[in-house]
Amino acid sequence: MKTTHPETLRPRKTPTQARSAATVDAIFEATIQVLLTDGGHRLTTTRVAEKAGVSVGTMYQYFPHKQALMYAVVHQHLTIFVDEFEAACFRHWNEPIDNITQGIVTAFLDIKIRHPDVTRALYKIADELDTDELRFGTAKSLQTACISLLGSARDATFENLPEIAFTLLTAMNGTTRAVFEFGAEPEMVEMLHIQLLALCRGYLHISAVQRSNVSH
Amino acid sequence: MKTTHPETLRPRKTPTQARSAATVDAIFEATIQVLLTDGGHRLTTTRVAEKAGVSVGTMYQYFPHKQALMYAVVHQHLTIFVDEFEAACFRHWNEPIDNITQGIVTAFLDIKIRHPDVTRALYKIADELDTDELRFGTAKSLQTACISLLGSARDATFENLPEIAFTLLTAMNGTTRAVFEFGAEPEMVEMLHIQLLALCRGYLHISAVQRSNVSH
DNA sequence: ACCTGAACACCGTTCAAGT
DNA sequence: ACCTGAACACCGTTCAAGT
Repeated sequence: MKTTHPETLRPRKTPTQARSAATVDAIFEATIQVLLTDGGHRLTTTRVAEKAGVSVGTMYQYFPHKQALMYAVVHQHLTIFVDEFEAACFRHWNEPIDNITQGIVTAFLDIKIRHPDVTRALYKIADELDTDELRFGTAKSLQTACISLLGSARDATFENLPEIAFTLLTAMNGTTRAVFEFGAEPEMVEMLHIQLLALCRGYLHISAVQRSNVSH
Repeated sequence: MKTTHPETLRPRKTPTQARSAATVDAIFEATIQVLLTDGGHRLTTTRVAEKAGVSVGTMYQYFPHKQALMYAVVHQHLTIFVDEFEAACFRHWNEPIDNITQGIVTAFLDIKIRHPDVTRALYKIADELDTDELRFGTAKSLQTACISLLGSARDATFENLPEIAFTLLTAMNGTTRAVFEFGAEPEMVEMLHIQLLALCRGYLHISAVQRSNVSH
């Protein structure tokens, strides 16, 4: 039950030439398309290559195997997610804890909701992809951002920030994922938003070592 | 992106004869074995049949396709999970809300921890299995049990019990799943237990419409 | 009646042959 | 140098032939 070594999962050639970059982009786009229209287990290399307008052989020049292809697609979207989440964190730096909580929850949901179908498609292949590195790396980045932000709260102090950040993020992920699997209807998303706010507020409130009214 | 109709996922013949029952059991056992030793995507029908000591043809008499096989295995374990969870719920009926919270969290974790490797194996194939029926059915059962139990709390009342139960369960699932994907080391499980208690307590505390000291 | 396993269609991956 | 697609190994599924 070993997981594939990360190095073998990256594209074979860095697309320095414009032509190559275009090809890779086409393959990316084709992958998402096939994923969305044909569904998870109908994602075949032949189908992707055909939709991208290249031969299988060419595709294998850029991605040494199917896992590498899926890895690249997932990686791309997770990177976007992390970047936007970190940006949102900076925006609430040093604010009161309640604002921070609101910021974290809203950012998390907003990013997922922006492209609902891509989000759902990615949830599917993210599990078929058995590289822990990507999962763990993303988790670590989000956790770090979260720790710093919570640590900057001007009216609360926490012990065990790593544990708290981990719990907060994985709890949000679990609920959000469930909502997406249930179809992510607008009303359901709204209720998720409300409940997540309560969940995180209650948790951080009970976990705060000290709360002061420095400012209002 | 349609999901397979549930009816086609059930075993073809109900094993009325002892022989058949034994065969089905052997296939079940073989599936789990292959899953644990060979890993997720090396779970092939040939391999399972071989390990179970039957021909592929015979296996296809009991399970019309691979999905049906995986469905059956996942179904079996989810049923056990639901049963044990419901039993644990009954055990805390009518208690104070803090005890109930403790009961829910501990039950949830205990059941998952009892067979850690099976739990992890099931997380893997549970996603490859694209039948919403099983997922939703399980979620519904757990939610119902949770709603009743929370409603029975002798010292707290809640509005939106369905939403609260949903959030509680999916949050627990998200965090627990993450811990299992990280290897579920004992210390990590312990920290999960502590944090989950805080998470659920804080959430229920903030969501309670009314709290009274009826008893102590 | 029930079991078997060769046979078929399809998928991931390769590599000799083309340009 | 780079692309192509027939060819290979393997997997899910079937069904004619055995008992």
